[in-house]
Amino acid sequence: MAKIKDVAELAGVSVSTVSRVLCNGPVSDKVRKRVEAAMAKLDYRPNLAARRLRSQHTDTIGLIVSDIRNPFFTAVSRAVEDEAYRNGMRVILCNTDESPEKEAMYLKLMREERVTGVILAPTRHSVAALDPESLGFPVVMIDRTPAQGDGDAVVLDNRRAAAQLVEHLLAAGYRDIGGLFGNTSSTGAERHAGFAEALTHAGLPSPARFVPPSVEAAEAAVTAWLAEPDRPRALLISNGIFLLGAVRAIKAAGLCLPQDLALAGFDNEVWTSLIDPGLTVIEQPVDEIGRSAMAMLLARLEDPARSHRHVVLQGKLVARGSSAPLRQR
Amino acid sequence: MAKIKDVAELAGVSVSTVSRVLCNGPVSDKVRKRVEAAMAKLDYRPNLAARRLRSQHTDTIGLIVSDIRNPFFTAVSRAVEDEAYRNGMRVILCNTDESPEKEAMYLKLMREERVTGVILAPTRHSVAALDPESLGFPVVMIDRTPAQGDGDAVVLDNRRAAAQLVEHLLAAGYRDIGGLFGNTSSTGAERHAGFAEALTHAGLPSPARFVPPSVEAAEAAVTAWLAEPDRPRALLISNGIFLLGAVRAIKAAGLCLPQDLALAGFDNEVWTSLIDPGLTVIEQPVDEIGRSAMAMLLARLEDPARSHRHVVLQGKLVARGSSAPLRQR
DNA sequence: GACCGCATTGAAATCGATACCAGTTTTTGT
DNA sequence: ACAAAAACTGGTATCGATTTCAATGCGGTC
Repeated sequence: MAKIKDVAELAGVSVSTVSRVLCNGPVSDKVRKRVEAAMAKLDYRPNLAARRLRSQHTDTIGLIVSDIRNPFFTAVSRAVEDEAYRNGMRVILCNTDESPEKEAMYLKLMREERVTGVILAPTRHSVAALDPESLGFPVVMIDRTPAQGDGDAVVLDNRRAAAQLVEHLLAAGYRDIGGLFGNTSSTGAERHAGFAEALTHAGLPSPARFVPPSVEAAEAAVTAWLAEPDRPRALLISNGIFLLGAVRAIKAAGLCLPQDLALAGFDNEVWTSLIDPGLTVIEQPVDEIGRSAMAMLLARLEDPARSHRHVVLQGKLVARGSSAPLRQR
Repeated sequence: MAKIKDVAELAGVSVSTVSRVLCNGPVSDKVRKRVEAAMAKLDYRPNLAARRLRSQHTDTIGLIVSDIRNPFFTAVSRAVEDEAYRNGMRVILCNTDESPEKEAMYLKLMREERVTGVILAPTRHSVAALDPESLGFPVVMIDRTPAQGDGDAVVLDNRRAAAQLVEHLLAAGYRDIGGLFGNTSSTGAERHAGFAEALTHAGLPSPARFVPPSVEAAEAAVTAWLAEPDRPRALLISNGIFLLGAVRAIKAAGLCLPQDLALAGFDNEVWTSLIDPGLTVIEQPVDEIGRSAMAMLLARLEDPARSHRHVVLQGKLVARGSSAPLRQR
């Protein structure tokens, strides 16, 4: 593949001049045209590795999530990538599967890549232990965040959202409300907090169960729970993955929504509106989360000294049939 | 950030020796330990840009798809990434949105990155015009492929799969079968071919419509079609995105599956089993597609001279209630 | 006509690693 | 114990670009 020296020779100029053409430096029109002709003729493309080495900026950001197949992260990723490419940056995507080891490995990789910055959905482990300062690049956390509130982050108002769901269920007349939460992320803990708070405030118990982040785990937990004699009358499900497992369990148990059981959860995935009678969910502003995270990262790069901030976005309650008001009998 | 020279000085050896430690070259245990201690002390991480420039291999592959939010591509991407990282390679992900311009831009970018190879779901435009030889890196196509069969590719047996769905519908007693296909990919064309062939073979007409690749377009097309007096009695839908639009249109029209309309489509997305009465679909072996594509790329890199090949995978018919046998009346 | 300033251009250093070659030490064989 | 082979180590060129600094040419001014 042609390199800058070949272009320079063909155009009869020095490599410096070709470089200037590349970077819109000061070059006379006549020379610029000659150089551009030579570049076209050789089908020249600059070598990004060389450019990055010399210029010391990689224009690359890392995006570390638990699993791109989780539609929430899929949507966020797409928004991040669009925003990144729009700003002339590239994205390296990594899936941790909630494993702290994988996460640590990918963070190391990020250092080797000399990334400009990282957008990270931290595992529960790292959210506590991670020192963003020591990493050598700025980090914006998404979805999950350390409680004490340092560092940059874009998150949902998880407590409020969970409380909103509880209030919605209470208003619909339900009293025995159970909650299913993830045991690996701070998100699950926060949603549980909002859930428990709202029920306690109403003078009700707040039975909760915690499971690892997989459809199967959620399905098994809900199946077991529904088989118990004093099973809840309504369930709050902490994310879209669990929701899928919950619906499977409910179908398998032959229960009807909402007559036998009310259901409300997180993540407005496409199918939640399609299954009868429609699932009540909190919709997260996924595009906005991705865009904000990227914007935040760019702002931090612009001004490394600016104070850390948390952007807390509100979810939107989408009420559907699965939480229809309890009929009096 | 520390560089190799710093490590060398701290360890009291030459940079060459440090480099050898890095690359598992021949180094005495004593020196290796000293160097490793120095690396640990300095928290040294090699600069990948420098390494790539010098070694002339980037260990990076490009993955170019239309939209990562399409669950088919999500799943394939994840498989590709896992396989790539397992082989010490990195992945650059790009979304073309079926735009030939974006695709061309990303292919240019791939050249600048000096990628080792590319896995590409080509737009209809490039599937015809693309000359993989001229790109400077090997390409494995997925999902879509040029008809004439040159180049490496991993695809579904689309004709057969579509024919299978048609045969399934015929066996269930349906006769007026319509098909909805994408107008931007070769996949749509092939599935249409299989669809038309199977119906023609049965002596039946094969009414088909073609739409751009979006949920909205599919929804609008199906809504319009269902409003016509001689609307089909069964629909074959060419992919998971369209299937979503179709289900929305059917629900909006107040039609019941399968009494009012039978439905069969592609892509066994999670929700297809959840909505009543379950959607009949062709399941694509998404993990296998991703893994095979990566394996194929690695094999091609190993032996650039080996003959091109197409891996054609069979889909699996998953029969559900949406295509239940037509009751006699 | 000498001098200054501006706009261009080129030469050479540099980014941080690896590759190659040569030199030195250690091991092995007899 | 000596020669030959093997193992290890260091110096330097190099990858392909950008960056810095110096040189050149040209026009205008006094």
